[in-house]
This record gives sequence, C-alpha cells and structure tokens, in this order.
Amino acid sequence: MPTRVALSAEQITALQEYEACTAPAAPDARVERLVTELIERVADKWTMLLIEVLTEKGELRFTRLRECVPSISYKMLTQTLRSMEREGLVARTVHPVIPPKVEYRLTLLGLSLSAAFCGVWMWAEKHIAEVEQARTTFDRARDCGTVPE
Amino acid sequence: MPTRVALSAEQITALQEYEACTAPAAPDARVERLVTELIERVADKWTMLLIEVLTEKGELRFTRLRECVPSISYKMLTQTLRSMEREGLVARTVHPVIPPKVEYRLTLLGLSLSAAFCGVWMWAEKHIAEVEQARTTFDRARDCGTVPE
DNA sequence: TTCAATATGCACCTAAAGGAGAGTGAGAAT
DNA sequence: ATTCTCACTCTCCTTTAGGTGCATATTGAA
Repeated sequence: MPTRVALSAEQITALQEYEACTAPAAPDARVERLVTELIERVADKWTMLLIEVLTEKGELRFTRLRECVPSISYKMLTQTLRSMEREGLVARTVHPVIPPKVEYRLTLLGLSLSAAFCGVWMWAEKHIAEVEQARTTFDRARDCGTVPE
Repeated sequence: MPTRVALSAEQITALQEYEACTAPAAPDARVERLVTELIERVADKWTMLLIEVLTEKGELRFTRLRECVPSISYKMLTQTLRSMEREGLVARTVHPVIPPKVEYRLTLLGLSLSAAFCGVWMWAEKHIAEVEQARTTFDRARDCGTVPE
C-alpha cells in the first residue's frame, strides 16, 4: 500500500464534486496538440515532486517547500511554482508582513492532477524491481555485443 | 470519451494477469530515491508519446513509428527507444533481411505503464479549458502588476 | 549499372535547463 | 548599531537536450 500521494477523505470528496462539473474538450486535431503541449508542461519532475508534497502537507510556505524537496534549487523552485500558478495548479497567498510570508497550496485543479499522477507513482513503486532487472539484463547483453550501443 | 490510450480488451486481460503476479517494493528511503529517479526517466514527453502510439498501433517498425510522431527527430527516436528497451518497456525484434527491418512493441511492463499514463492523458483532455482560463487570468494580473513577473 | 530503401552511428552545433552565489528591503531581535 | 529572516531576483556559468546532416552495407528493382 503506497503512502505516496494517497488522497485524504476530504480531498477525495472535494475532488468528486469538482470533477462532476467539469466538461472534457471536443476531440479534434487542434485539441490533440493542446493536450500534448499541456502534458509536456506538466509532466516534469519538479512539478510532480511539488504536487506530491503539497498533496501530502497541504499549505506550505516557500522555505518549508524547499526543505521538503532538498534536491531543488531556489531558482527552480521559484520558476516551477510560478509556472504552476499560471497553469492554475497552485494558489499563492502573500501575507504582507515583515519578513515576508508567502504560502502555496494546490487548487482543486492541482489536486485533480495529483490524483492522475497517483497511478504513475504507484506504477513506479510496484515495478521498480522489474525495471532494475531489465536494466541489468540489457547491460549484460550490450557487453556481449548482442545489442547496439 | 477519450480515444487516447484506451486499452483494448486483450490488452486489459493480459495486464490483469500480469499485475496479479508482480509485487511492490518495500517502502523505505532508498526505494523513495529509486522511485523518484524512475519517474524522472519515464515521465518525459518522447517516452509518453511513443508509449501512446505503440499502445494504439501495436507492433511498429522504426520508420512507421517516426511517421506516427512527426515531431521527433531520428536521433531522439533512436535514443528514446534504446532507453525504453533498457528499462524493459519495449521489445526490439531485428529481422535479418536487406534492407533491415526492426520492429518495436510494448512489453507487458510497458503496457502497464501505458495504463498508468492513461489517467494523465485523460486529465489533460478534460481540464485543458480550465488551464487556458487560468493562464489568461494570470497573464492579465501580471500585466496589471498584481503578481510577480 | 545505378538507384532506392532501412535503421542506425557519428560529428558538430545551438538552445535550453539548471546550478552557484550575491543582492534586496524592512522590521524584529540582540 | 548590527545582525538575522524571508522570498525572492539577477547575473554568470556549466551541463544537458536536441537538431542537422552525412556515412554505411546490401540487395532487389529500374
């Protein structure tokens, strides 16, 4: 049972209400392109990692977020958050105090993407051993020259 | 009803048998890292696009594959296929004829990833209008200086 | 005989991603 | 008076992604 990105009961309820009112787009060629382009923007590692921690921890401020994803640099954190805000995935709340305080949380749209990503995380967790097996098999075959380099 | 990556009945049957025999890994910190790294490798746009057409069309040879994904260059096609083969997602069959004939198809592992990606494609199809709305709202706010650039 | 077809490999180049580190501004703590 | 905090921004630099174009071996078709 994966602990990653498992949604809470409240999250699921909110999501169900939300999904009920959203309509899919008509499937033509222009939409195809938009969908592909959207996938390209959204399926990157920083976005996936940030969505994961925001799903898990709820609202977080900039520095806390950074602590939860230690491998990200300030630059990429800012950049990714800004992009996610633009796509409507996160909401940014500025508290006008000194020192500054800015909080980030997922919107419902962001939460719905989190639910979609859940399947991919679970896939990775479940199949990692097979992938490692495949890698060693492939590398061994390559060392024997059975396979292109 | 999205036409993208909808699995066929046979695909679903094969997948169910397969998933029943695969075990998830134990959830510790080392596994966390491996999972994240795996996600990083697998969640890139070329891999997603190739998995999509291979799910849809079944077995394809190199040039056909290229025709189905016109935006990819030969270099990236080769590179991505090789990487997918190493991860165990596709099987590569060489027919020793002249001119050469090489066919690619998804393994069961690849098909299971395809099923996991399905949710993300459907999310994108369903929510694209909201994302576009969010973008224009954000850009307008930025033009008014309400939001950082 | 010359040509086309196939699945790459290789070399060179540009563009984009990403990292490191310094700077900022105002108030609260020392 | 000085220092510390936060949420950035800016600049400079390195690394990686990705594109373009050429080379190849072989054989059946023109």
